[in-house]
Amino acid sequence: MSSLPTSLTGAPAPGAQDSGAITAGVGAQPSPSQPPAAPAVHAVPSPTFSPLYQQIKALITRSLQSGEWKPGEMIPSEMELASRYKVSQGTVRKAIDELAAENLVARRQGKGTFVTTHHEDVVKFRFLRLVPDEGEPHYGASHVLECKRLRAPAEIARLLDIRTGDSVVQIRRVLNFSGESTVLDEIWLLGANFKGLTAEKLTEWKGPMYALFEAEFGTRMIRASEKIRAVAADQTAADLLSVPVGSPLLSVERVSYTYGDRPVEVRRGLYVTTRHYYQNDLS
Amino acid sequence: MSSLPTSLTGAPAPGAQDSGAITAGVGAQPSPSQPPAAPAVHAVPSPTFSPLYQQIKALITRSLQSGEWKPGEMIPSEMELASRYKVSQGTVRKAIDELAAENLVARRQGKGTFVTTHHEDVVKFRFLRLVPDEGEPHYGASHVLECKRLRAPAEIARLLDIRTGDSVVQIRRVLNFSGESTVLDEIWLLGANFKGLTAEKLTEWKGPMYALFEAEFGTRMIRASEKIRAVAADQTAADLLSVPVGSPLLSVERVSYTYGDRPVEVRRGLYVTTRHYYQNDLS
DNA sequence: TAGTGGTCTAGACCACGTG
DNA sequence: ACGTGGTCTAGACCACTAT
Repeated sequence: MSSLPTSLTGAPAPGAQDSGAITAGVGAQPSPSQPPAAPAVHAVPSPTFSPLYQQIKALITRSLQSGEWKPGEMIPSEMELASRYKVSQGTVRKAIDELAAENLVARRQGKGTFVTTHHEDVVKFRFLRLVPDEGEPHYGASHVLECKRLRAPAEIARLLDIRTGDSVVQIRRVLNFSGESTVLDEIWLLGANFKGLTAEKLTEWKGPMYALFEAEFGTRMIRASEKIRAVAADQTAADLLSVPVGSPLLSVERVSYTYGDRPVEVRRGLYVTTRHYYQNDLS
Repeated sequence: MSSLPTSLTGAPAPGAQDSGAITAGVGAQPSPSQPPAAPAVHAVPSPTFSPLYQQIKALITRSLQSGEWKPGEMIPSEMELASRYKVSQGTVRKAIDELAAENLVARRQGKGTFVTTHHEDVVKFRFLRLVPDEGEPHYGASHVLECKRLRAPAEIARLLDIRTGDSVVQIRRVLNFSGESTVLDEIWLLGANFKGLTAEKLTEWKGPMYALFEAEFGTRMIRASEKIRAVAADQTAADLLSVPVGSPLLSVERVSYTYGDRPVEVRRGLYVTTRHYYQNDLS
């Protein structure tokens, strides 16, 4: 509750108006002059300038990241945030609108605004695009083959924006859908963020892996970028997925990012797409 | 344009809210005359509730669809629309916000709001996700193999939401990137929407196919849904793409929709992904 | 009944693009 | 200088949820 934001402005300059303590620059002076309750100042068109609501959004994001409000929890109401940051409710609303659009929070009328979590059904399938030809999408059973700590190879390091040789955790696993081995994953995680992750923990955990990461390691996957190709199964993949060598497989190379667009995971998946397909919507 | 018309609302009263009255309150015509400016008067607006801005959004969409404002053109300013629909500027703004989020229009500060078009670079690559390993994304050279009118097979008809045997246009083509045959497309279009489409027209056209459809046939692709698999090249595909039979290819089955979520195109593509990959972002 | 987000309005000023 | 979208504020009422 370190509220009292007072200013986070860098160089407030007295000037036109005040919208609060933030460094805005724009703004509006509503109506008659308001006796500034707080030493409010306003910025001159600063070289670096961002709309007030963007600054509020950044502040809220920071609190999300720091864990002040945890996944599943409700964040303060718009009114509360407005008074904390000394801006109008409408400005807070616009900030939250964007956060909701990015799926960082979810609004529920009559209840409040909640931090999204990978435990929710809605969120789960944002990162699992493999859909069965028949039946509903679901999470398969995970069989962990391996989970060990090692030094990052050059290419993984590059993707994770770390140095070659830095510590990473490698996981290999097979996903079973309806009794059929369908996905072979090879995963690299930032070593620093996943101290204490073991094959045992992965095996015991029921549910999406990202939910475990979020709950146990405080690392939340926000977005991911995938490169998809068709490849032929090599001997290893063929054995683990029970398909002939040379069978066409979907290769999905994913980099996942957490707050601040920092990459924390690289994942290479091989999907058997005879009874499943990868679903994508262009809009 | 004089605008005035088509009020769908009762008068927005300062003190009392009217949103409910609008949709439900059918008869709540403010009063005087309503010269039906647009062909869509909106007699019994709604069987169900819908926020005012959603109704405005629907009206704007209808004008987009009817061609009142064509791709590339500017739509009336927020103020104009506000006065035309007899709502506040803020309400129009919220309607346009959503249309912009759906990529139906694009706002440009200081200039106006414009109907998006498939001629724009930005839009082009929303529907072309194949990216070269090296170099910038670009549109390849299209080689049309075939373009003929025929009766829809059962499955295509189902996807297009028409009856088996209804008229469709079938196109087959190969896309060349840097001199290499990379994509083999088989396309079915709603016959009713594409009268007069010939192989010649397709061949003469330089640029994205969707831009031709938009300019010549008034059919705009708004969104699409894709199902992606890895498959083995059969003899035909192997010949046309110059790869060995059995090579892994990316199979992309797309259904494209125009206004009102009406399907107008089914497309089956086979991609060679040795020097290209399918790019996708999860968020 | 109280609290939360959702909608709507009204008016002010700012930044951008164009004459 | 003017018009357009962009930001900000303030206050009112509505709809949903929980107590």
